[in-house]
Amino acid sequence: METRELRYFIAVAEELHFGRAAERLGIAQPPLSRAIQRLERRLGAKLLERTSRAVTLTEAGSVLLREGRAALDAVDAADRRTRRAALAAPGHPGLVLVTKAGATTELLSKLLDAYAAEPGAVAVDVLLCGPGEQERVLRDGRADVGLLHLPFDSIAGFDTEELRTETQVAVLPAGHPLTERAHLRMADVTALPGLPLPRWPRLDGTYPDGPGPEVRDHVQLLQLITLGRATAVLPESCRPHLGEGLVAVPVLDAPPVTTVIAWPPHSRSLALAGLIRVAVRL
Amino acid sequence: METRELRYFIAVAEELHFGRAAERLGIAQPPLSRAIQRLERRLGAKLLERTSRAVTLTEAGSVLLREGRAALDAVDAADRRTRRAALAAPGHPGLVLVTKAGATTELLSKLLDAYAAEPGAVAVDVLLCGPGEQERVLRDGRADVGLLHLPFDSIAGFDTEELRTETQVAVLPAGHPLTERAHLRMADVTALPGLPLPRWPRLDGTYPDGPGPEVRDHVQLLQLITLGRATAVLPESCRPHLGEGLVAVPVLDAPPVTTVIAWPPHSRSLALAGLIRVAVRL
DNA sequence: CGCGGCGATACCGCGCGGGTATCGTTCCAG
DNA sequence: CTGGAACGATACCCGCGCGGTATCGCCGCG
Repeated sequence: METRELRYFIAVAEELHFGRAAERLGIAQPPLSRAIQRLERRLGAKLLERTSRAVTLTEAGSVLLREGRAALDAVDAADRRTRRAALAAPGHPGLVLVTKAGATTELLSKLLDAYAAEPGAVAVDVLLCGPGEQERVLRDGRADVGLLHLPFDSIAGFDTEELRTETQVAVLPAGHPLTERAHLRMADVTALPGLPLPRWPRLDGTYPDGPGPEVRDHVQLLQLITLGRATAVLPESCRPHLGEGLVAVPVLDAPPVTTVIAWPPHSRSLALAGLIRVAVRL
Repeated sequence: METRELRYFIAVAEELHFGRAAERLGIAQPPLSRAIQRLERRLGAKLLERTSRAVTLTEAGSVLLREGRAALDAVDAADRRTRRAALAAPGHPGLVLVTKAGATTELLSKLLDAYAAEPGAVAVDVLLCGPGEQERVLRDGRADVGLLHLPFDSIAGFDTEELRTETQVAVLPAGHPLTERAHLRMADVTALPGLPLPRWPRLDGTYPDGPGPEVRDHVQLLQLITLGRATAVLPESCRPHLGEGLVAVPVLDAPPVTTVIAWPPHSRSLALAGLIRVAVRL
């Protein structure tokens, strides 16, 4: 199976429409039809059920969609990591670290400082991305190592080391009655009249339905809270970044947040090993 | 990057010799040379250092070798799992479970029986293979799920659930002086005069150097111990299989052995989920 | 019933993958 | 010092596969 065939199949499986898939791939429709037929013949498996009105995935087709995406990610990762290894000075391949935009910068900067002080440290690029994207970025080679946050991120398929665990706090506008309390419970926070929890974008950029305002990043979020339009439950390490007008109150029954350092299991370069060693010692 | 290019590069990187690599690939040497050149040009990376006497990997080349193997495994996995999904009756894709040949069959048969009794259970094929091969088999799609044994097997890159932990025992020929003891320590067992620990084959089929006899499987091993030519430290679940002439003595400081059920993190078919649920409940 | 949308088929050209022959370099034997 | 052997690169040729355009066959709908 060639990667081109995989890309073609995935395009069709996602669009469920040969014409649109061909357009997305930048080729004409007939070669695409033939490529899929050839792929089906070679695999000995019917991947798509087509009538002249609709295209649907078969059982085998949905298996190939899932497995094929993972395979393409792995191929892309090989490509990207090889290019990066070639760009860097010999013996000094740079590392790319990915973390959630807006997550605590304090742990990260401590890590980067400590690692930079190590003998033989290499340049570390930091890549910030939205929630849920990090796993993808780590899998397809855009990054070599990441800081993930359990239980929000999935660490399926990565090697990890736990770095630290922290409790969560409710962030409220100053002067709100609940700020008088020493601690809260989730039930106190989830249904505050006039102070809904915000809605974060899903992976495809759309927002779930609900009462809260749509937010894209933490700056937006904190501003909305200051304005008395929302509230949020965040890891306690956000405290130093809360400016005037924001108060944090511990939420006793919010799940603890664990920060882990994660990396693809087969990539064991010296530089990466060094960074991980420093992180664990922090 | 096409999978053919990857296969070609990996062959050369492993043989470090264009002629032999071409032979292995079943093509002539000149097209192989050209393919590698084109790959290097497209990646913008020098992968191999060649003189007319020797071929060596560059830094970027060894990155591509490592990442490329993982990528090819993922592509092969997509291929194999799609074929299997197509063969099975619709809605009932069979599962392939891999475990170490000679490992305890008792847990496995309990698992298979319990799962077969579930509503909606699908056929489960069992694949036995040598130590260390299971991870590969699980990664390249020959199996969907496996029983691995920590700390011997690596679970890097898989999702796992622990099934049970057991202590280890020394297996000795009946009548050996140590069989009088209620328990032993590793130091007692490792340096027994005339009773060396056996040598298992490595992944490439060769054996490490040492005094012990070469063994390929557990039948061989137990026979050698019965004959008074070797000893071994095994999980205590081996006890029911020890026939006449073999005695097991607990080894207090041997590392405990944990049996885990492991599966590739992105494969979440209904059938697999059912098997895992049954395993965890056992 | 005719039109439009969609996937399949027919046919064509060219570029790429693969083959054979040969070259250039380097090491080594005599 | 020199000729041969080993090895990767280059030159050149062929055929197939990939991609393109034109068109067909099927089906739902106005």
